[in-house]
Amino acid sequence: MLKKLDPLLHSELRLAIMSLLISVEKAEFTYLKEQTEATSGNLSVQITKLEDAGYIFVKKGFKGKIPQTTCNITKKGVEAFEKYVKDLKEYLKL
Amino acid sequence: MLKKLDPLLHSELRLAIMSLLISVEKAEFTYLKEQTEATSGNLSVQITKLEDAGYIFVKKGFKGKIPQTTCNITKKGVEAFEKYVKDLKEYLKL
DNA sequence: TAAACTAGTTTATAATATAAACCAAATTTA
DNA sequence: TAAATTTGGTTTATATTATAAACTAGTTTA
Repeated sequence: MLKKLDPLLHSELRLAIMSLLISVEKAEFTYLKEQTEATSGNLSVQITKLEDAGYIFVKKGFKGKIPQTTCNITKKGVEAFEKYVKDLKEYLKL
Repeated sequence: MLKKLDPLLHSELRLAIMSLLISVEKAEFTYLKEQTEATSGNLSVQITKLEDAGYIFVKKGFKGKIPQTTCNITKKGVEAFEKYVKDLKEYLKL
């Protein structure tokens, strides 16, 4: 039967975040916001969910005097993403 | 930027239904239920949504004395599914 | 003829996503 | 230098969506 898709990744915005993070070393909140065109609130919530799941690591610091949130994907996150893609291919018969 | 994924297809059960229907001429409600392992209620609701969108055609008849619901994907449905797959590939960089 | 089964639909509830409102600090501008 | 604006977010409220539970209508079986 069809595999159960990871519900944490089967969300448009979270998938976009993970997809962006998988190909870079790290990315800033503002960069993710620009790329995804999400609102800050939505982005903040989804980042927290991915962080809680251990899929990404979030570091809060400052760029000069301005707060700066930086994210990077974890090993667990990469594995989850790859599994999601694999499972999805079964659905789509790719 | 990333394409907006068709929200009607970006649902696990609806995607499974469409994926099953795309490779067959038609399928019965019971077959879809077996394959997706969904509850009747959930399946019924999602079929109606796909029908309302014009992605599938639903025919209600009888097999002997027992009611039988048969579904088949429409041209519009095939197109939407193919577009979804294409858009998704951008996310996943496939 | 009562219980259990088939094939669903409707409705209520839970989960999720999203938007709006808010906050603190820094910066610009009048 | 005080007020307004911007930056970089978080929190909270609301809308949307998914799911499960309850129900309907008829059939088969014991």
